[in-house]
Amino acid sequence: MHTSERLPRETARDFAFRVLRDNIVSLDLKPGTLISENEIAMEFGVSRTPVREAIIDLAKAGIIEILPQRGSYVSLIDPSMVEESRFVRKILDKAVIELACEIAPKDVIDEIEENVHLQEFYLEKEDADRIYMLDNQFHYLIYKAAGKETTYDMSSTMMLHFDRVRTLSVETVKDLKIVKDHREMLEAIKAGDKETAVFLVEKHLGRYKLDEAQMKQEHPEYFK
Amino acid sequence: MHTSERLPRETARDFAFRVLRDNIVSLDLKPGTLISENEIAMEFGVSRTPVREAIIDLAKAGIIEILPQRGSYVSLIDPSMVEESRFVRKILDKAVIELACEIAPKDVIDEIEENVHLQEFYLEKEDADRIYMLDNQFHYLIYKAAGKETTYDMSSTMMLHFDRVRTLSVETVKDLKIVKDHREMLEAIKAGDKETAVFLVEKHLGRYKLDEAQMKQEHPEYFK
DNA sequence: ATAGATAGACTAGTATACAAGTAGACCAGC
DNA sequence: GCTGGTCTACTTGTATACTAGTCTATCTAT
Repeated sequence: MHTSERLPRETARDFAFRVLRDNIVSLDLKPGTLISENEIAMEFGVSRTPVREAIIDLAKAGIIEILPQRGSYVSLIDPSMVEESRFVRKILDKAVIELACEIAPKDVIDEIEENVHLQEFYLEKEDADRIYMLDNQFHYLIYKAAGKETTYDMSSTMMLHFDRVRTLSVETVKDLKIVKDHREMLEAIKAGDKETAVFLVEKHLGRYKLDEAQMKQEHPEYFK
Repeated sequence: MHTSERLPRETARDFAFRVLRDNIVSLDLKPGTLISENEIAMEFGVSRTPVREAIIDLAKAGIIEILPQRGSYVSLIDPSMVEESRFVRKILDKAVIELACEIAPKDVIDEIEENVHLQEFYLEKEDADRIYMLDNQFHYLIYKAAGKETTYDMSSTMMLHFDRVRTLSVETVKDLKIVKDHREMLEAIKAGDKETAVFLVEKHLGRYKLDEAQMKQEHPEYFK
């Protein structure tokens, strides 16, 4: 497992949650892996309590399964959950970008502008990690532009299922097309062009071609 | 606070979560109330740990605010959160009922049928609590009919904001119109009539006229 | 009288101890 | 060889102890 430094005012619980989540989404912790509260606590240098609280959160999100008195496991990838999270994301993204076209305030548009600019910058440098971060931030900013930050937060836990298979996807975030989509969405929002914006979201999400059959063939042990 | 019995195989944490949530949504625990982990633990007959875990969950949902080393409070009603949860609900409900029109399996339709029948039954008896439960279950069943149970679960935490002001609303769940809406939605699903179904959802959610100004006047101390 | 220091009683965050239950290794008896 | 019981070493669930920070009331010094 790839650990990390504890941030300045980060509580032990938030720290444990963040590191565990990142490792699960990035597949450093493989689906089906047994995780021990004690072991993780030792590894992270904190006690069981905050680790346990983090694990409970992740279990509520459905990417960890807790079996009382037996153990906790990283959930196997459940295609129906992936599909469902994608369903929610598509619905919400479309509604939110439509709203953003109407009411996006100038300062948030500026933020998005900077974000897309950086994506283009790091695309040249082929810095995949950086772009992955910027990609996530981009989507957050769209929600912010529509005044629906909480909606983003709520849905983000469910999106972990989707994020995890994105990691498996052949279509990487480094792809030129992805960044181009973002640029076009930004322009649509600035122009207040709802129809185009919604169309772009649809197209964009369609890009993450999640070839379930192929993924299952390559990593049968990851799937339910 | 109105407590309750611990269910058969319910963990202390789930028990604490359920009772706290119900008391907050029903406004038995008034917005702004200071809640003490120790006090609640004593009252519920469990230790601080499960109570604390429940409180953290509710804080993540945004209906409790934790101020480290100071105290935890039942959040004041935040109109923007109410609006946002309503926004999400409307969007999801419409998409889900549309899907239900397409793929609702026979057995789930039967369940909905029974549910609506019971609503009509208890409407005569004016059993508001029963109908409130059935109302919630009805909406869950629509999601189930569309195969989106997890989506329901995920959104339900956010809906707590909406549910809480529903308690304040003059328009009660006992209203004949509400039950009639449900009956009509069921018929639309059975007929596979998407347009009507979506229209009904829109109309239905519009019924919970949340007259913010009036509520604020009656209970100014509840609002942010 | 007033401003500041201080002590105590709270809080949540974290650590640790204990309880209850599971799974698997091991061994006895057949 | 196989079956069944038992013991051990784990697991999570819960309880309790400790840490560190905040607020308030009181007391002191000016």
